Formats: sequence, C-alpha cells, structure tokens
Amino acid sequence: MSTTAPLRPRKAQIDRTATALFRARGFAATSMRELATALGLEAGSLYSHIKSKEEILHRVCFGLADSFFAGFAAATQEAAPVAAQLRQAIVAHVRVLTHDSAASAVFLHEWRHLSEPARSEFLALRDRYEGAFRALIARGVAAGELHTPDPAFAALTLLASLNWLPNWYRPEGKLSPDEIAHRLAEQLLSGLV
Amino acid sequence: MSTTAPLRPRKAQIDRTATALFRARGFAATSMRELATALGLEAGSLYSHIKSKEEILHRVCFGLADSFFAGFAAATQEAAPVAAQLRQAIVAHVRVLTHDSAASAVFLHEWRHLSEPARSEFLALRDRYEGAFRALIARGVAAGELHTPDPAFAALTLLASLNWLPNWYRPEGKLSPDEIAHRLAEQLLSGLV
DNA sequence: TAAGCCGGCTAACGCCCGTTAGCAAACGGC
DNA sequence: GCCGTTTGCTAACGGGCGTTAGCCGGCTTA
Repeated sequence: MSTTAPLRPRKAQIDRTATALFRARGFAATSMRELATALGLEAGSLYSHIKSKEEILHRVCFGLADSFFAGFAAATQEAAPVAAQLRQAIVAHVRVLTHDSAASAVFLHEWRHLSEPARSEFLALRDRYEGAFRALIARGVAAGELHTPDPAFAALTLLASLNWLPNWYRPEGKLSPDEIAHRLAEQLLSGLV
Repeated sequence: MSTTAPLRPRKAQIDRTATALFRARGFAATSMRELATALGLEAGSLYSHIKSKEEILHRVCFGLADSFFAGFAAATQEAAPVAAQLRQAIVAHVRVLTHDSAASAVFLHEWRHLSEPARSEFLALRDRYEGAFRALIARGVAAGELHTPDPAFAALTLLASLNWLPNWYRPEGKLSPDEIAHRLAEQLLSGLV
C-alpha cells in the first residue's frame, strides 16, 4: 500500500477532470488544451500543478491499483470458507469499479500509454492481482468448495466479466453496487446450468 | 451482410499492418508516418491507396462486425436445443476472435475514434449483436433449458468473458481455438458450483 | 506591512500531425 | 508499342501538440 500523499485540491480536480476526458476520448486523443478548457484555464496554467500529462495517467492507474489490492486484502484476511472469501473479493472489486467508474475505465484501457518503466511496473501489478484471484480459486478447488478444470481459466473469465462493468454501470441505475456485485457473484459461481 | 468488395492486395496489406499498430499503440497514438515506415513507404504514398486514416479503422470495425453476425447466424439457424445453439454461438464468436485477434482488439477498443455518424452506426450494430445473445438466452430460459434471474445480465457477462480473449490468446499456445471455445462455454454455462 | 507562496496569464518554442499536389517509374492488356 | 492503372516519390500546407519561461495579482502568515 504505497501511501499517497494528500493532493492539493486543485490538483485533485485536475485529476478528476482529466480522468473523465481520458475515459471519453482516450489518453492520446485528449489534449492539454481541451483539459484546460474543461477546467476554465489556459493550457500553460496546468503546469503550475502537474509536471506532465503522463503524470496524471500514472497517478490514476497506480492509485486504482492500490484500491484493488486493498479491497482484496480486506476481503480475504478473515478465516472464512474460500468460497465466501471469493464472494467478498468480488464484492470488493465491484465496489472499486463502481465507486469511480471513470478512473476504472482509464485503469483498464489507458495504461498502455504509460511509458517505460511505469508500463512494465503496472503490468506486473496487474499480473500479481490476477494471480491472487487464481490462487484463491485454486485453494477453493483444493478444499473441495469450488470445481473447475482450470483455475487460471476461471480467474481470467471471472475478472473479465467484472471488468466489463464500467462499460455499462450507471450510478443512477436500479441496482446498487452491492446488489450488482452479488448478482455477478451468483452468476459467475453458479453458471447458467 | 454487406458484401465487402475484394481489396487490392496492397490495400489489404496496409489494413493488416495498420490493424497491428492500432492494436499495439492505439488508433490516436499511431501516426501515418509510423504506418508508412512499417510498410517501407513514405507517408504521402499511403494516400494512393486509402482516403484517410479513419477509413482504415472504419473498414476494420465494420468488417469484423460482419464476421460476428455471420458466425452467429450460422450457429443459430439449425433447429437444435437452445443450449446447443448458445454453445455454437460461443464457438463461432471465439473463432472470429482467434482468427484475427489484432482486428478483434481494434474492434473492441478503438471504435470510439470513429467519427459520427459511423460511431453511432457501429454502436447500433454492437447493441444488435448483444441483443441477439440476450434473446437467445431468454429463449433458453423460457424453454427451461437455461436458468438465470436476468438474461440481459447473463448476456453481458458472457460476452465480457469471451471478449477478454484477444488480450491473452496466443496462436502458438497449447489450446486450439475450438478447445478454448469449449472450455469457455463449459465454464460460463456451468459456473464454479 | 512585508514576505512568500498559490494560481493563473501570455507568448512562444520545436516538433509532429493528417493530408494534398504534382510528378514519375513500372507494368499488364489490347 | 501504346495507354491506363498501380504504386511510389518529394515537398509542402496549415494546424495542433506538450511544454517552458517569465510575469503578476492576491491571499496568508508573521
């Protein structure tokens, strides 16, 4: 858990606005002049607050990675049946996705515009997170609580389903984040028969 | 099924190379000069073959949409149990994804760089395709072959899992496309218990 | 009231972008 | 052997890009 120093409010606002633009148009297709206009500024003024365009992307991507790891750790630290831990991990994952779906979309799609070595570091984190799910499922299989021919495969499809959420989630929708999480868990753990 | 006129070979090669670059770097971050260099040309020469950068993206996105619809139609035209039809539709979808995973990745991620009205037309096609899966699942539920509280939800998670495939599929991997398709179908239809 | 930071401006830098115009070599079919 | 098509080149266009330098008003704190 890298301790993120509290951002000055203006800087946090820049991050939020940039995140929304990055999500809507993509990182490469969003210009600093567009971002400045959206904030009611001139382009040059942004550089009183940030060092570069990529710095924003870096903060968004790694900040969200921290959130995902924190959620997973909290969900799996109790001594509960593995299936219940997996359910909790799904809920935690969905909570992060829904709490800031714009940042999540950026996290999922725009990380490749990070330049090295940040890009490789990011991918390593992503692999580690996926590995944690894989290991959890494997423990469930070993304990006889879960059944799948291939835990890696299962982890892949599970996370893929969850990560599609930012594409259709609307905060004003009928289902609350936790209801969505439980339905997803139900669906993914029980299948369609 | 819009009949795609056969492309002249050079033009087809430009499309293929561009697709690979769009996938690796993203549409907006890929320059015509990069594309030309990858083909051993100068940037201006590209315009003897194509009208614009976006034209390439348009062809890739809509061409793949055609493939998906064709696969789905072939999979569901026989009078088989709905569950079997769904299995076949999954296999068809996976075949398209694996046959050209670069184009699939572009189809899935870069369509938003289409300008209007192409962008809206693309989204309408995508909705229609998703709707076809949803309807198929709903028919399965009505026939008592499938069980899910919410066919729309099920269609969403199913396609999400499948569409993650281009992110990890490697043609030289151990599993053949059809083996992957059957495992995915198994996983998604039966769950983890 | 002075000092110092915070937040913003204007102007400009060098560079890269997509695209066009005009020209020329190579080649296949009649 | 001619003609049209295909394929490519060079040079340049107007414009947008990320970023920097230098400046300044206004707020906070001593």
